[in-house]
Amino acid sequence: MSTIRDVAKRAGVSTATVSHVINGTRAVSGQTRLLVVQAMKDLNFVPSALGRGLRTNSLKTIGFVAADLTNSFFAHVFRGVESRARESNYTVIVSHSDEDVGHESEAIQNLIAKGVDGILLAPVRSGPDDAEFYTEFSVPIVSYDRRLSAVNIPSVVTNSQDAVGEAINFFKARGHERFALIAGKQGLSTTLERGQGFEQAANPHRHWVFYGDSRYEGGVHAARWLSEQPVRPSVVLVGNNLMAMGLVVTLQEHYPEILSSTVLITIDEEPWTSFVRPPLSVIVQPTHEIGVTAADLLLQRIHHAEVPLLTTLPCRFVARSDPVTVSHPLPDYESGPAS
Amino acid sequence: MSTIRDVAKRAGVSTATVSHVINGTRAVSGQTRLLVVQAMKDLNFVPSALGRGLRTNSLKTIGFVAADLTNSFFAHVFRGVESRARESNYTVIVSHSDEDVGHESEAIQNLIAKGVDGILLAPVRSGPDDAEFYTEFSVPIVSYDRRLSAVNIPSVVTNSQDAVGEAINFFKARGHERFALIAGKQGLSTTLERGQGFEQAANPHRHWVFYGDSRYEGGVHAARWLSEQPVRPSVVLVGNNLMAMGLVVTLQEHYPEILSSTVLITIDEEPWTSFVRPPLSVIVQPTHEIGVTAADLLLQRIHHAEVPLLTTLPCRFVARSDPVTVSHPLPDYESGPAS
DNA sequence: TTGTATGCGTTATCAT
DNA sequence: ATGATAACGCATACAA
Repeated sequence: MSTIRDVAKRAGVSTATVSHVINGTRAVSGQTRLLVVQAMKDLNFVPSALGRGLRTNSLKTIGFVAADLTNSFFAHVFRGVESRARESNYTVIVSHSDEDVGHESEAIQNLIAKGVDGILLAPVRSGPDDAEFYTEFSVPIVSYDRRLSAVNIPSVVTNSQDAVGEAINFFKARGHERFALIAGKQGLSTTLERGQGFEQAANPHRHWVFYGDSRYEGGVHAARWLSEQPVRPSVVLVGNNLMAMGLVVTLQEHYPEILSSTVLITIDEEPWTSFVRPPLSVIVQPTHEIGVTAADLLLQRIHHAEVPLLTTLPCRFVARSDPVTVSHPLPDYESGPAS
Repeated sequence: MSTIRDVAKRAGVSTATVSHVINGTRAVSGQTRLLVVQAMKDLNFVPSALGRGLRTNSLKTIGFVAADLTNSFFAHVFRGVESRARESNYTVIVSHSDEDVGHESEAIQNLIAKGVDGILLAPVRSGPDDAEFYTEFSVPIVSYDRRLSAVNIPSVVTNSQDAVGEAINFFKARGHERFALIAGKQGLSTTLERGQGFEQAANPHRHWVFYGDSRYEGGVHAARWLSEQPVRPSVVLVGNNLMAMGLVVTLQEHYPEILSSTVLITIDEEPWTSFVRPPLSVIVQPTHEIGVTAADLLLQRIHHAEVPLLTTLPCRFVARSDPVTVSHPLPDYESGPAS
């Protein structure tokens, strides 16, 4: 690897001139510019981001901490992040929190030590009191998926609360009267908001809430819980796709009659939701756009621009099947949005 | 952010001593060590990876280039990579190639400019002549998923060739006599090897090969192609999970009778493969282990250790259903390995 | 056991 | 329009 000094020597100019040619940061005569460019070509010169980073205190790198990239929600968000970052010549370091506060702290520390210019995270702590934890770091932070009510931490979320209400109302209008929510990990803002959206829409009808943990096992437990109810809900909304999978697998194996007689709704589209019989209805979040938007806000904050504290992106509700009301004929709504 | 100099001043020692305390790189009296540690605590000091990186020419960062992290194969490999990397205090920058040679080159260049210590990639060019392309870079490279026959580029692959043979033989033993392969993108070593494994096992029976593109659309086309055959295979092996999805969706929608009368085998486990009816048989690759192993090899190479040029990890074949031979009773093989 | 001083590759200030 | 040089934060060779 050749350095800026090698280039300068070969072009017969000073390192300052080479630097200015590279960055277009002051006037350089066409003559010398040509010399420099040629020398860079000859030496196959690539400026070292390290040297630059040390000097400018910016590595043009951002940190992305996901709960688990294996979860397609995070994978899609990440693609959005990466594409937006690349547009501005930023690269992305990825870490996992696995929904663990310890892991999350560690990840943030490591990222900062690596000199990232900013951090995107789905905060594991998103309770009303936890926000300040995230305000003490020396780099800008933007929260995605979960809302954080801290003065200087912008959040990018979806209106899943409304979408949950919309989904419940959709089936209410079709005559359903018993609803259940399999809620996610307590403490997450999404869990709270989706719970509120559910309560509001399900009232005054009979309804249940089962608290899962946002993991596959939560769905397994929910299935057993469901099977034990003397009177069962006819519509079950599951708070995330991992729990939905646990639920469906368990129902399929042990309680197929529940599976076939219950309307299941989940959040976030995945291939299997339409492959299982009956297919699940889905609240589709704009995952890629979440990533793009969050990255965009972070880059703006890095460049000291003002950004909105809360950005809310719209969901889309896709109704797929309704085994209960199927007895009286219905308009086809296999694959379209509900409203 | 405080620097090593701030710490030195506060502890009343030299920066050298502080540095040595941090890295344990020479003897320090318990007395002064305590002073330094306390000062670091007080100042909330975190050593800058930038400064260190510039000095040691190592940022403790590796690059991971995936075709598409949204594909769960790559997501799982990445988890393996990240966990191994973190063990050694390395962080990972992620880029996408999207199976495009231009994107891949760009990604490699960017990573090197960012000062990564090494790169993990699933090479888009893995033909016999392309290997040397990857040998010209200034940092160690390790290839995963696809084999590269270059002297200094180790590869981590699976024995999917054998696994393909095993799968075909499994159904051959059950009386099947017509086999098809939906092959992946041409030029990839995996496509080549799986093709060979298929040919070998399918002979001397009647067999077909359809060349897809490793993408969803390839599966859609394969479905049409399948429907147009006057005589159809009773066993179809699909070369990757994206094509399998395209195939299944299209069959389900337009040719359900083909879906229900054909044994489908795919590579890489995904939730939907067991949710679709009939469920797919699967060649399961040890994705996480691929990541761990590749990262391990790369770290070794970074530290100038000798590593094997080719590491082959074993697949597991999971047979799930066989609608054709179901007429005569069979031992249950729902979820176990085949051999 | 500890300190001094140099250099990694770059940008930016101050001269010229 | 261009050059000389200090500084960024750290590790390390050399001195003491």
